[in-house]
Amino acid sequence: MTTLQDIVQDLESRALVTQLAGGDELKQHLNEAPRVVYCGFDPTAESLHIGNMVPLLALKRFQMAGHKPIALVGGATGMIGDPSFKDSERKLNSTDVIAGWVERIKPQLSQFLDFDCGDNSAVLVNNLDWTQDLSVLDFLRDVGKHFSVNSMIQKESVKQRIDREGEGISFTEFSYMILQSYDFAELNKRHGCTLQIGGSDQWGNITGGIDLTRRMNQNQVYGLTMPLITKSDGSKFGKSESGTVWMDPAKTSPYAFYQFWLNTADADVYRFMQFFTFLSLEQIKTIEAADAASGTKPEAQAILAQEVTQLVHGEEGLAAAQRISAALFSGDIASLTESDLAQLAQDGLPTSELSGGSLVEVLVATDLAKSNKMAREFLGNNAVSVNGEVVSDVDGLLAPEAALHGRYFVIRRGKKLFHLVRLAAG
RNA sequence: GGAGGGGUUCCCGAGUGGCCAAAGGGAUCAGACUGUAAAUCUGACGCGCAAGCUUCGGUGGUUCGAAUCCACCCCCCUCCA
Repeated sequence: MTTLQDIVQDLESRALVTQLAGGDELKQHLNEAPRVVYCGFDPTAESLHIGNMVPLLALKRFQMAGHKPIALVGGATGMIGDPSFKDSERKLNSTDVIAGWVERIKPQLSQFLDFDCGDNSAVLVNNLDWTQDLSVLDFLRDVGKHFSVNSMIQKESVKQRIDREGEGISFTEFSYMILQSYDFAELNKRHGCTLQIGGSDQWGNITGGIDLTRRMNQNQVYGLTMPLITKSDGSKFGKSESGTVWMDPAKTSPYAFYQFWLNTADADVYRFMQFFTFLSLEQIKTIEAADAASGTKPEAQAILAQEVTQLVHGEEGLAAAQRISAALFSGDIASLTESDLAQLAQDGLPTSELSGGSLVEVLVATDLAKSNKMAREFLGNNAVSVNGEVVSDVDGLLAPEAALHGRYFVIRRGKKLFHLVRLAAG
């Protein structure tokens, strides 16, 4: 048996614990034997995003500490919609759509965990398996009876939906916490699961599960929540200029993913290393000290971007991201070889095949500008460059004879947005 | 079912017949400064080169003229039953 490490203390030292249900008893519980821990992920989109990474990596941390992780995909709960701290009712997706998302999320949940390492091998479950055949009457009699509406409406997570004027909550969403509570009780019964972890917004749902498990199974189980990731400037974490940062490389390319982390603010970067990497605290402190001493641009962002990109997209994804970044930002675009340029397209730099035209048309066609008007404005602001040369002529053309190697243009708008144009043959 | 309140451009939120493409704030984008940071400053922010065109839940109507008035419809909220 693996030696158990004090996982809670480890998480606390990384500032990854918001609340503990069970406190010292939970620590002891985890330190005296390998335990089974679960975390749920609802299919609310076709891919997980980086906000899901903290609990997902936490499952891995538990596994590395010797415990058995269960990743739960919410095929059932995803059909209901978690109201916790949401300010409005969400519209339901069709069961087909959700089933499709479940299948796409499963491999993402699996990628960090080890499913073949003996006693603490990970398990992947779907809560639809134990809820789809549950009849309404059985559910209401066997599960619902253990919940007091009085206490449910007291939960902070739904309070604003109940108190606040202007928004209500449907019975469907209100029932969500019962379903999730039932998952915990069910996993306790099936797998001996004794700990649920989740984001801090899950506290109400987790404690609901603890209560239900005690009542239904007469077992004491525990909960642990992790902080919601915040940014020092108060803006929402997890969005880049192009929107949500997804884990699916088809939705957010490894290059865009890498760039997202590279752009982390100084005020956040060391903290994010604690949250999103497996670097030890000592390593992180060393990096921070070196950056503070250097007096120049910090190294931390590059290290963070490298670690997280490798974790999510592997060596190849990281290499591609770094190749593109180096080509575009370290200067001399005009000196790129033809195979360099072909590689950029291969590596996932947005690419279009066009047959030339006015700069305004090209900017719109490549989505670098969303209207002709914007395109003109960008040109007028000196915000556009082609193959490294700033162009400001509103009436300018993309001249085929200026193409690199006869067919490539690297067009840049603003500081960090690039697009590769390949001239159509003929 | 009854009474009341509300649906405005990405979000919040002014606007109650012309001066409204629609105040203000936020978000976003660009430029300067930098480190592909932060902070700050400047500018843009429905579409169109322009004339002009299309927007204020939906459909009709009144009017020279409507986001603003009328009718019906849809949706949301609160309270009562």
